[in-house]
Amino acid sequence: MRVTELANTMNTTPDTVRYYTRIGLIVPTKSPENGYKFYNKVVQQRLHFILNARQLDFSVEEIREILTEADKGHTACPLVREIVEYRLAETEKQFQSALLLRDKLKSAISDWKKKPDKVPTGHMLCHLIQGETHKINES
Amino acid sequence: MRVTELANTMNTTPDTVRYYTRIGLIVPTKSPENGYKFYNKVVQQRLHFILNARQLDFSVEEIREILTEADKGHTACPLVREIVEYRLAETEKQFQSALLLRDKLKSAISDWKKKPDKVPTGHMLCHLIQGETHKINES
DNA sequence: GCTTGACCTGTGTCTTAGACGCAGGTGTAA
DNA sequence: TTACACCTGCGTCTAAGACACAGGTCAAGC
Repeated sequence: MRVTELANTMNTTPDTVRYYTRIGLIVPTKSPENGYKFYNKVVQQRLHFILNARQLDFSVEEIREILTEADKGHTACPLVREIVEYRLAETEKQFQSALLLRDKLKSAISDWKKKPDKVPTGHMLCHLIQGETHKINES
Repeated sequence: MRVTELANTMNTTPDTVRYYTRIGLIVPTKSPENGYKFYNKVVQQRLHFILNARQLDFSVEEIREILTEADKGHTACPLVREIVEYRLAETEKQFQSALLLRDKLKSAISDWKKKPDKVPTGHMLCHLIQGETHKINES
């Protein structure tokens, strides 16, 4: 399989496959006649694993660690468990900050609905933000 | 004011000030004797605006548009309203995907608690992910 | 055989919003 | 004068690919 065919099969993009190849996560064989990269079945399964892990928001570097461990013949499961717990904590953080941001934006919108537009002056570039977020920070 | 003093005053980092300077969002004067950058009161207010907008997760590029508009003497308020609505929609998306990810991770954790570790074989790098996310995708 | 055009390839560069490193300048105390 | 802390501008690095580009490949048509 060449890069595009593999990408289509795995439901991803050629650029992604090329990227993983470039950083050495997957290693294709190289056709000597035209220099094209060829991917076999084993590589395909490896890519499957990578894509699944990415779906769980594992970083590429984390995935590399897992694969390195597995390549040495060790079980990577404890490492995977550890990473997944960490990822959950990270997600929780993102979650909270998204919530906070949403509230900020919503209150900004509802406050601004009542206010007129103003031409910016030297000391007030946009009174919408200059004023409101100030209030938000104080509260 | 020099870069570090400005940064401290505005409760941000020198690197951030330097960055905004580098991309031309704020323009200091330059001391001819030692080449140090100096920031005046007007620039400080401009930076204040930028930092507030960043707190609302406006991108630097969006902020640049707003400032450009304001610099031309126009009111930037309609633009700001538009951006803030867009940002709210984006935040909602992040929010939802964080939720989804959290569920995936949680179900992964609870499922894996019951499973033993396994040594990776040729066709199964880590059965935890190879199996479970497969199930998740199908459901 | 030749050409056209569609598609494919590898490689290099670009993205965000700063963080970090570094060589050298500045300022103050001894 | 020297020591040392701090400060400066500038260059490079980050994550995870996306995009651009010059050139290669392949089938259809002449």
